[in-house]
Amino acid sequence: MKNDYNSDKIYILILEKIRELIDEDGLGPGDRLPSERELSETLNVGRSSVREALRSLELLGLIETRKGEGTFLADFRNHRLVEILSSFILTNEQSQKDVIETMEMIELAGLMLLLEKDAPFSPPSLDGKRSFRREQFFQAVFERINNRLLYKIWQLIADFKRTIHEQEEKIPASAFSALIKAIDERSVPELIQVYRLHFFSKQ
Amino acid sequence: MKNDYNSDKIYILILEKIRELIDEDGLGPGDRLPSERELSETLNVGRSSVREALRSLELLGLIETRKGEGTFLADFRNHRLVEILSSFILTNEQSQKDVIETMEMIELAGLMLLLEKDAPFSPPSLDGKRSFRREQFFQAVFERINNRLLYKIWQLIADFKRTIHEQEEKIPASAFSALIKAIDERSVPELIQVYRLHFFSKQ
DNA sequence: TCAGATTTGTCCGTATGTATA
DNA sequence: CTATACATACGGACAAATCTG
Repeated sequence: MKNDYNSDKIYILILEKIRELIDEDGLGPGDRLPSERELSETLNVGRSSVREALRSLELLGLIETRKGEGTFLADFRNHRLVEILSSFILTNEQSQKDVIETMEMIELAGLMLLLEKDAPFSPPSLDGKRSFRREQFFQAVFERINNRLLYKIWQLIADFKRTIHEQEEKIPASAFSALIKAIDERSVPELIQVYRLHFFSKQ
Repeated sequence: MKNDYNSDKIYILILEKIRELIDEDGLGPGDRLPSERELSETLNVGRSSVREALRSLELLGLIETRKGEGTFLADFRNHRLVEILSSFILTNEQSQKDVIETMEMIELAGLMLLLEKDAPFSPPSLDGKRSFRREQFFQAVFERINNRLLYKIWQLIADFKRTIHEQEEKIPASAFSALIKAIDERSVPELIQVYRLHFFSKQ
């Protein structure tokens, strides 16, 4: 029996082997993986199978392939997980109420995490503006709290919401001032109250 | 010039074509896609390229291939995405923190939404048990608040967390009692306090 | 500038295991 | 049991991009 065709699919095994390889050699973002032919020989599998495994990883954003150069590990933090999952989760039949409610809760979560940080939060300067773009503000919030996963989820939902409500949302500067005051005072109840008052949609 | 090698990669184009095909023909879970040779001929591309595209989709759990039968649209709940991605992404410690932190914030969001509902919340009965499975409880919470989007997000994140902490998490019944008391009293500050005390991971 | 080597991108032919009529 | 269709897998061939000396 030349091959055991009942075992798991070859390309899955190759994925695992590549995973081990990364561990053993301590490879990090930007490092080069062995070439397709090299992998095919050392793992004793066909080059096509190696390519199938690499393609899958590429689609997930875990590797980068450059013609004539080779295959390189990507920064795992840039994985396409959330984007891909959003194609499962965010469908056109999604109820608008769910989208808006979820976005608001994630923004509130971001604000609450912000309170746990010791360092002060420096929001985008208001300097005289009468109103402010909602997304610009929360962009700064999520960059500050250093949770890329939550950030990506928020971005995707905000993007999706934009396809529902075309017009960009303006929030008066006074609302931001109140929010920033609550943040400075590290007061969760006030934070929630201010957010509900000025940022919740009225349904 | 036989082919335009400067254009996007073939397998990406094939992915888009398959996407269109699904839309146009209104294919759903369980339906059969054209065979590899068929796709290769109608799209005028090599069979290997078709396979690379199909493999990527398979890894994402969007399709299922059965030897001797064909390729079928899958029900996305069967994706292996979580296992594969977590083995790559979650080796990073920061990513692990992000997952746990995000899950906790989404659970807290679910609880806060629960407070806004008028009707009382009937949790899974404790009847004498000394401890309770965390996920079972929040399952009930998310079903109650009637926000499918937030529910799906929570499910996926919970999947990921499970790959980090293999063992299922038991929470003492007293913690649940305190939480349910806060819910009954419609007290947001107490809710947050109880959740932080009993459900936050200690980092 | 240039030639040769390496690497990915793509296609094709062939063989094999499996399911179905 | 046979024939057909299909996915699985391998390996060869060539194109195109890149790097090296």
